[in-house]
Amino acid sequence: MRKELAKNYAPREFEDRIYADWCEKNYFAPDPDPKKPAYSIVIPPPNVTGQLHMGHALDETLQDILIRTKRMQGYSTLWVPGTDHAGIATQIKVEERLRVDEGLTRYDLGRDKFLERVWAWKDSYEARITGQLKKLGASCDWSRQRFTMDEGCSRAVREVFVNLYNKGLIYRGHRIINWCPRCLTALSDAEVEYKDQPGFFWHIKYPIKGEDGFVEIATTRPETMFGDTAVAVNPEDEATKHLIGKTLILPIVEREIPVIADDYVEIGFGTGCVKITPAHDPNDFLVGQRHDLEQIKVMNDDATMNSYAGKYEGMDRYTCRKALVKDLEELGYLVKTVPHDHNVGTCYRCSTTVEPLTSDQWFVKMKPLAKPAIEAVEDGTIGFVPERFSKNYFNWMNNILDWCISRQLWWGHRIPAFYCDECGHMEVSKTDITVCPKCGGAVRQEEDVLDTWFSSALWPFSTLGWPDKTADLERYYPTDTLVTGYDIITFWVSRMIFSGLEHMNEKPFSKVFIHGLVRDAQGRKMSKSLGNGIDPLKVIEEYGADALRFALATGNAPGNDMRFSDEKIEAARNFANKLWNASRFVLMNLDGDDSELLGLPDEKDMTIEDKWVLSRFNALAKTVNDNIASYEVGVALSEIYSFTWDTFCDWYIEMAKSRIFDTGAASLTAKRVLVYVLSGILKLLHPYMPFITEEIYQALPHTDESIMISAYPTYSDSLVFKAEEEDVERIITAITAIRARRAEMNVPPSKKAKLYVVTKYEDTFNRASKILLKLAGASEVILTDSYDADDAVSIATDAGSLYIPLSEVIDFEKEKARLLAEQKKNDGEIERIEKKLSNEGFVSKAPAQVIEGERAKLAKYLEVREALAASLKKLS
RNA sequence: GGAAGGUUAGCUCAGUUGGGAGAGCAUCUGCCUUACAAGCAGAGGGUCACAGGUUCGAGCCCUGUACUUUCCACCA
Repeated sequence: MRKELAKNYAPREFEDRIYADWCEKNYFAPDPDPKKPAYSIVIPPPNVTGQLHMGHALDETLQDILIRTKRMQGYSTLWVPGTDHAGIATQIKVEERLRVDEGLTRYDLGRDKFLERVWAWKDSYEARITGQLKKLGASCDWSRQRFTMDEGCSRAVREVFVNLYNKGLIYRGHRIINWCPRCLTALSDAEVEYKDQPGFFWHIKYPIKGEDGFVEIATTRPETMFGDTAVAVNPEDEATKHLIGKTLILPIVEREIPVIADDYVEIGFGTGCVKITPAHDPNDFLVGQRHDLEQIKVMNDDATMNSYAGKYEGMDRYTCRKALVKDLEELGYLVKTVPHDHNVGTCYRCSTTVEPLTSDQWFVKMKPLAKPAIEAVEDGTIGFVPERFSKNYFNWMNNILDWCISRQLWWGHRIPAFYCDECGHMEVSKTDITVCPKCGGAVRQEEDVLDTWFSSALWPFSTLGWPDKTADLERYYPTDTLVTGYDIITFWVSRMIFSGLEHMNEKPFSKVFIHGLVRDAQGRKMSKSLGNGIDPLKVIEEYGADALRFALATGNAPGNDMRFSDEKIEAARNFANKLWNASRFVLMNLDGDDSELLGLPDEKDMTIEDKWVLSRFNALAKTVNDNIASYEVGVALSEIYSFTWDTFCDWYIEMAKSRIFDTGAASLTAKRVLVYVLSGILKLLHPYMPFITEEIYQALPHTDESIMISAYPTYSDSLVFKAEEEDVERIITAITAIRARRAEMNVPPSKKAKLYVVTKYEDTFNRASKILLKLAGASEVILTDSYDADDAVSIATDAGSLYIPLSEVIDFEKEKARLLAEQKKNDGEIERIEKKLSNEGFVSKAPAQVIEGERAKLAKYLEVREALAASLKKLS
């Protein structure tokens, strides 16, 4: 007796065990065989800020599907796992815990002690994430696991920083940047999220010096007026050009500022006069540079007002705004207040409104790096799937500004710049230095750290050992597919592309496979604040990892968002259960040695349904391979699904039952086909549902030690049985029609009846008689040249006319009406196709294949017409 | 302001060089048929957002309109 599977599908019973077994056998490590082609993926490293969410589960499922497929297709596959230190995000989390648990700030601990805490946090969350990936079944090579701040990645970061600096592509500058007053750090443009917020235009009078008049300006941020160093008008604007050169007196502050001319001011918008605050607005900053204006910073780093704000010093910017507006109004400077919605930049990590302000920061010069990166996508060296996302990419890259890479944080790669206080020299160095190479004085390292994305940008090669020339780098770089969401194309994908091209002289990957977001059942983004996030681990616990993977991989096209719902996961679990039970059925009917059951039977022993299912399976293998190759993993999966459920379970197994319950040669043939096709399904399905397929594979007669190292099924010319496919399709048509008629007439399934068949496919019906007995409620199948008795339900199909003597249930008038209706419908189809075929335009221009298809359809309808005529004749 | 996507059955979505629309769930009917009720067998249900155009032929290609989502930019 063979090993029995449990009655119900219970993934918890075997998933962990199987994963441990794979690890033990070291299947995840790439095959060192040099003859195998390489295929590699680097994981988009999850942030060590927390645990994995559904988006990660989708991302990693897709990667695992690709990797497992390629592994089975004979590639030497490497999937590099790892995590990202996620500078700001992680620091915020640790600070928050520190505050809640101990009432401390990072300053209370000091830099070193604080970083110890963050490292401890990292260790614990990295372990958690790793555990989750394993639960999901990810077949990444754990011996190569990396972290963006590990020793190797840190070396890569320094190497890159110094190289770029030496090439003049990294510079330090006093520029206007986005400042988060909550995180107390600079942010890059990409890290600012704009949100619509209701606000106001405050129209304020700026008196003209030496005149009675005033200039009216409108502002959404009155508190920045303490930093105004000019008012600009457009030199072409007739309404305001007379003001140029005059001096204004800033209300309350009583400071004098000039009216300048600059075409940045749009004619006809607002009052035509713009206050210029170079230290607090990016556009004003540029105007200020053009006119050599003073930059006056009026806020502290935490967005409280500084001494330039006079009596408002120490107030928060919004408190100050309120007080200032009130004072302006009382003093008669406020003309009016107009409600105005505007976009406000916020920190992408903490949602605090960012304050543009001037500051000393480090930048990467982007234009020279962007050029080859744009070309690589233009010329197809790197391709996006779906293609349309390349437009996103071009849009970003073509308009790119210099990248602000310094962050005033503690958690991250500290910038390798060393300042000498003695001689003022600055040294950028790959290794730490303590003395100034110029004067020998003591140096101190730059306090700032690098933007998290600076190290993520190097991920495809830093993880393979760069800057060393490693064997991994040689074999697996460039990587093949990068799988990620469209939301980080700008943050990450674009930066990896220019970094790879710059430092490796070679693209980092060939394809960028983009997926969408996982939303909740209502289509909302999953988020902490909404509390609508679904924990993948809970889903795995309840339904199994395979069901989760199935639910994520199916029914959704590349790049599109998907909704995750109970329905979906239940459908996935039900499919797993179906496969489980079908396998159980096959197993409980197997006897004999594996050697007897393995391999295909001789063709001469096969029945038409054997050849039919093998031919259909062969076609499935082709479809699945083709679709996965074009990243249509969802399409491939639904093909497997419908083959498994419909073709294999609902038809083939039912057809095979008539033989397998017997003994002898016919039974053995059926069993061998069952084992062959079921194993094939398991293999095709394995990349999607690794656990259940392995569990069943191990119970079946099998040749490979594990399904995950078995060969992926491929299309074979020798398994095409066209004629038998048609034969069986006819039988299926007949059975379906019989069942439908019986159901319509409320014939209980238990009531068997004779089946008379008038057909020109006598041989087919003869060969399928056992199947008809089993599946069509027939007590006997009688082939006859004509059927004349008038006591039967008649069924017209393109396979012939079928008659079931069931006089007691027949209402002959109804029967006649039904047949007439059917005839009318059928004649309509015939007319439609004949019209089409007699259309000269169609016949001369349509491809031969299409015309042939129409002719075949017509032939079928004509068969039905004949059968209908026979049935009607009998009734009248 | 610029760009991309979506609009297909009651719901969620597929639909891959244009050749008479599919799935899951839901609904209705009948079944515990010895693998599976997480199941089986049937059935109903769609002017493919709207209006034009190209074509022998359009859910698919082109133009426009409406509604909707997202991304980018941002005028004080």
